[in-house]
Amino acid sequence: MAAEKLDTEIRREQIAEAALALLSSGGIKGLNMAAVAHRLGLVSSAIYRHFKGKDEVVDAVLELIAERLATNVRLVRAETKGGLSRLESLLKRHVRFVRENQAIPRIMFSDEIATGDPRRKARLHQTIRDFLTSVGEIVREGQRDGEIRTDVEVETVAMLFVGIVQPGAVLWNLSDGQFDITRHANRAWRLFRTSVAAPEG
Amino acid sequence: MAAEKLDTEIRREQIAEAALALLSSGGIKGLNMAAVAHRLGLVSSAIYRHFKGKDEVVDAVLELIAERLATNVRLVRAETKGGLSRLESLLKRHVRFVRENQAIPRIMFSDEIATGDPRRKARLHQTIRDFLTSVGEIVREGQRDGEIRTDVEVETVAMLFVGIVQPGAVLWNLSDGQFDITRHANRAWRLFRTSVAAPEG
DNA sequence: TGTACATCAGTGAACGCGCGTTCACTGATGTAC
DNA sequence: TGTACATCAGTGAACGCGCGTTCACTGATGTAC
Repeated sequence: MAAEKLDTEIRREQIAEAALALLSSGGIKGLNMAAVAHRLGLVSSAIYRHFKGKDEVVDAVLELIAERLATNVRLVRAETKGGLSRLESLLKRHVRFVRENQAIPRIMFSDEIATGDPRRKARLHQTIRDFLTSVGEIVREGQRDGEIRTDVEVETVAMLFVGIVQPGAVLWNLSDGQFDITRHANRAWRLFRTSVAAPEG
Repeated sequence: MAAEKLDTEIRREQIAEAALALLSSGGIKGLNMAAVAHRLGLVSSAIYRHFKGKDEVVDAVLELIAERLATNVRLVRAETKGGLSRLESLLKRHVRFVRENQAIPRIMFSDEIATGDPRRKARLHQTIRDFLTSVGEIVREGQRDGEIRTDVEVETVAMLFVGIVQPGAVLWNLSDGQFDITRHANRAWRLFRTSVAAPEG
């Protein structure tokens, strides 16, 4: 009845993915070693062949999220030009990302993750700041090109941008998917756009 | 060594307050019956004289939050006139409220609270919708008075309004209070204001 | 090509801690007479 | 005003479940010779 033996690098990847999926569906409460293992057809003690303990698994999940946030930014930069277009494209990707991983906003506020190890909290903090910084850079470029008003603070714009998605994510989460977050994002984008776009001329 | 005996109505109130305070400081993990009891100089089993179990305590906390959100709206309506002034005033109160109770955003996303009992999830959903509706009413009145643009959806404006605070709350939380959420709120408000205010004339 | 051995991922039983909950008991408070 | 009794908030010991973690063992895979 033993599961297939796989290299520890592969398993580490699989375990992190499984943990993220569990966080998204069942919440932090649903993230236990038995559930993660079961998802991969393993037994809970098998996890310990690849991770020192639960803390390390959680760290791996955070790393996964950080990577994906960075990937979204990179893709948007590659496929689109112009500050406003890039922001719009990033918003779409971000909404999709949050839809696929309800875990993300949950983790941001969670304490199982934020409290406890201060290093982990600092790491998560850094991840979010990196994302905000990336958004800020896009905004700054938009200002240089004359697309975005220069009389607004880059950081504030970046945070308001993130704020488009967050309340929608809460409602979407609580309404079991009833709330149409994509529609909300589209409408909020129009409002956001008019507030940061440089006046014509 | 017995603690003072108090009426169950008083204790229920105290227990809910203590639980909310614990949620704010230690997170959901910090919310255990022993901690709640200890905060009041009681012993964990004493809680069961006033509540059926932990679930009921959590429900009481949610009720407490719902009341306070509603109180903020009521106070703002009483002390200020005009859509934009009311929104600004509500934003200030809301920021203070979130600062004093880091628990609020955390609870919104938490699963200890959102998953499990579907009635609880529905109750929390209703609370948030009520708050958004209240904000929406203020917006609508502002539109009637010509203060706020009429070509934007009331719901979208309300959610964007809530979105001013949320990302700030995350950063404030993760930075251990380093991030200046009040300053952020002020700056974001200026941006928000220009985007929803009706054009001069 | 075949055999012996080392490596290491996976197993299942068991342990122990945290924590929610129960229960018999205590003793203060308020009420009936 | 004083006594007997009912009520009920608070206590502490104990239980039991969930769950992270450990450990001796298994058996497949890859390597040395």
